[in-house]
Amino acid sequence: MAFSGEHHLRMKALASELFQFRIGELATMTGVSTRQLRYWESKGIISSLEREGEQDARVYNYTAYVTVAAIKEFLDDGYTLKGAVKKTKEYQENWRVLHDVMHNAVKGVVLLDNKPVVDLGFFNEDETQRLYATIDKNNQVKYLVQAWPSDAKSIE
DNA sequence: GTTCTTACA
DNA sequence: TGTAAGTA
Repeated sequence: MAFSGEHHLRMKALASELFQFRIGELATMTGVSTRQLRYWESKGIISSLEREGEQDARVYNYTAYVTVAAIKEFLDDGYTLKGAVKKTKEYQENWRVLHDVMHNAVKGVVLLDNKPVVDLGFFNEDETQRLYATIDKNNQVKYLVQAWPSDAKSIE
């Protein structure tokens, strides 16, 4: 695999462990009051990390921040809370699909004619042709189909 | 000082 | 949703 799991794991750690905020911080960051944050949580719109034992203060992760920030944006645009939540869910679902497709479609980067191109996997059902993509000076995406196996050299 | 829950304007 | 009270 061209992209080892390392990058993904780092991002995951970044989001879940390093970026943790208390309710006051999240409120300041997003412009949403602590009252609202507690209310939204009571409604199941957002969630904080599990509070263990004596831990009475809520702790939010990066995911919660993203969700709150998105809802806040829609609220500012005039949506009701219900509408803002709906829009946010649609937005996040769209991004999830885009992310999943790209994550699975992009196999890596290889050298073709000594130039780096994106390996997009097999082009046909027979798996005799490989699809590659590159981009030219005008940001125009160019596709190339090559016989497989090719002499493309992985530059992982 | 901050956060929590509950209650009321 | 803001604010106040009384805690932890």
